[in-house]
Amino acid sequence: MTLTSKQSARRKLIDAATLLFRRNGYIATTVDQICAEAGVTKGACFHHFESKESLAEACLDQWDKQVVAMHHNAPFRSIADPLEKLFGCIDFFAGVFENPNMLKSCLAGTTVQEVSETHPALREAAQACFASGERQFQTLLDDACRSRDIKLDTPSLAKLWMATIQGSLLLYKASREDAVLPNNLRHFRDYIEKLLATT
Amino acid sequence: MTLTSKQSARRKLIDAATLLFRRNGYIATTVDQICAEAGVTKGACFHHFESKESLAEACLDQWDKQVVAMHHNAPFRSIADPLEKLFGCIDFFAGVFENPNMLKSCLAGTTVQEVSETHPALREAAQACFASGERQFQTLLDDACRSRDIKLDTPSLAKLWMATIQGSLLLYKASREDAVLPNNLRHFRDYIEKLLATT
DNA sequence: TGGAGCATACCAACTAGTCGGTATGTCTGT
DNA sequence: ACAGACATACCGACTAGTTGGTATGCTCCA
Repeated sequence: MTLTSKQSARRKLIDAATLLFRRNGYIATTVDQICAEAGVTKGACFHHFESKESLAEACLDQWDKQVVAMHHNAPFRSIADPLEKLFGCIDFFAGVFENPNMLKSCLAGTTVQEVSETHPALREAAQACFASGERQFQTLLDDACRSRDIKLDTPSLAKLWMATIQGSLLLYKASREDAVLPNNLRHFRDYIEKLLATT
Repeated sequence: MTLTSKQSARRKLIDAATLLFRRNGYIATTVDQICAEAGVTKGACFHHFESKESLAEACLDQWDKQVVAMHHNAPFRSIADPLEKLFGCIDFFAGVFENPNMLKSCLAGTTVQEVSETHPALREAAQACFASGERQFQTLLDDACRSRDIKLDTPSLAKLWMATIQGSLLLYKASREDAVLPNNLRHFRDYIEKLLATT
């Protein structure tokens, strides 16, 4: 009871902050809003986190772990053929973003745009999220290349993958067109197909 | 003198605000900072703009026009062959971003991330910027397709183009790696080449 | 002489963060 | 078993400073 309630206050703050940061950004979200959303007082918030920035750092750490976990638990993980597994991954993310209830916003992406020049710790935490995502996708790419005996610049393609996702999320926020994400991921898939077919 | 000084105060505010918004974001930039950067007092600022938001709207309008003008005056404009012109455009932007003195940040991209849920007028102004950019690129794509008698989904490719730029700028802010932009644009060019060769 | 352009002084609302205090344990020696 | 010492989680009023925006007046040209 003690431990769970201890965990839950901290956890509730991180979850509430993550939601509000994704929706309204880091700077525009106030600590009071986070506390209200979490159903926790300000005193409790600054008991668990020494500053708003360190709360955001904790959010980014959790975000990183959640995305990694999503990769690990996704259905495409069980596909045997490395190439099909790679395409399964791309299609999986396209499907995730097709869900209209999904909040189409990446914590790392929204945060880093605002704070890259002013909050180095947050910039690095966001960069760590991107690096994890790219590493996981690159592994799939490397396996696919090996299975077909093809050499590609997989680190650079993994960055293109992340850029395509982040750019598409940004354009979605401007246009509110649900098709942006799936369409751009379809193009990405198409490019990978051509690369793995031609060479 | 009256006209020029009138124009210049307004113009100085827009230029200063654009710079600071690109660097630190819309919310984090204060009106006082903008006034200081512009060398103008707050009274003058609110004489020309009724609110911070309307100043940002003016910035986005000017940004849109500047990007359109950059397209129109770029060297690739004079290339005769539509396909070469298209590739000239992609290479032109890759070159622009390769300049280390270039502030790698798009006003529309940074702004819309922060305010898409809270400032509809700014979201629409940013969307207008994206739409202009996509329209111009799509024209080049359409011409290239026509010249080679190939049919492609050019509106969707124009959106991919914009997403690639925006996503790459975002990843640059996180990683500070100069190669991100040119590498991703090279991949984009490669994809277009394959599309125009295959079909 | 009147109005556009601009400066100075100012304000109410809001912000992140603080601080004194409470409630509920947990551990230790007897 | 139990008192006393201490630790952790939490509360919410408070503060010092900041924010976008305003009220008022000066200046200069038509």
